[in-house]
Amino acid sequence: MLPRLDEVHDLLYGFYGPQHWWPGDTGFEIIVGALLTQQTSWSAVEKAIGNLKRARLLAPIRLAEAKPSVVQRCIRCTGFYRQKARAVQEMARYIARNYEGSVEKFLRGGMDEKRAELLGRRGVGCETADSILLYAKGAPTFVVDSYTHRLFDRLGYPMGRGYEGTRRFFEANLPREVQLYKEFHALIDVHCKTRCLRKPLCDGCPLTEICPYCEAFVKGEANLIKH
DNA sequence: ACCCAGGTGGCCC
DNA sequence: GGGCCACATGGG
Repeated sequence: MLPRLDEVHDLLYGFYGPQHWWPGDTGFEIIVGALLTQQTSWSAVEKAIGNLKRARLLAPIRLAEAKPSVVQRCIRCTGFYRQKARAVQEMARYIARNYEGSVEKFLRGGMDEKRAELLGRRGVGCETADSILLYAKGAPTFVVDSYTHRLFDRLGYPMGRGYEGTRRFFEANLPREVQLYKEFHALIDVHCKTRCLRKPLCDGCPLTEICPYCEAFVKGEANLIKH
C-alpha cells in the first residue's frame, strides 16, 4: 500500500529538512530565475542573476531597454543564452508595457487567468508558469518537473499522463497549502539530485520503505541500482 | 569523453 | 496529442 503523498513529503522533509527555495527575493528575480534555470544548474543561474544585478538590469524597465548583447553576456553561463535573453527581455517588456513595470500588478488577479497569461509569454511553459505562480505569487499550484514524473512513476503512483495529469494527481491528493507545495517540489528535486542521480544510494535512503528499487537492494536481490 | 542540469518552441505525423 | 530535435554553457 502506497503512502499518502503528504506522508511522502513528511519522509523527505524529516530527512532533508526545509529547502528555503527562493527566499527573500523580489518577484522579478524569481521570474527571471525561473526562465534561466530551465535545463540548467542553479549555481549557474545564481551567477547570471549576480551579473544582471551588477549591470543594474534586474528590474523590468531596465531589462526591457537593455541591449540584447549585454543581456546575453550576463546570462551566457546558463546556456541557451540567446533564447533565454529573448525570453527575459520579452517578459520585461510585457510587464513594462502592460503593468507599468510593476511585477506586483502583473501578478495580481486570479490564478487560472494568470496561468494562461504566463503561458502566453515566450519561454514560459507549464513548469515555469507554475513555478512563478507558486513561488512569486504564492498561489497554490503544484509544480511538476521531470524528477516528479520519474520518482513517482517508479514508486508506482497512478498518475495521469503528461504534465497536467501529474499536476492534477498531486493537487487532488494533497492539502491545498502553498507552503506544502513549495517544500514538496523542492524536496523532490533535492532528493532526486542527491540520491537517485548517477549515485545509487539505496542504503539509508529516506524512501527505502516504499521504493521498489531500494527494497530489491535491501533484500539483496539486486545490486546498487541507478534510480 | 560522457552525462547531466529545477524545459521550451517548432515541426512532424 | 505525443514524439523528436535544436537550443548551449559549465560542472562532476
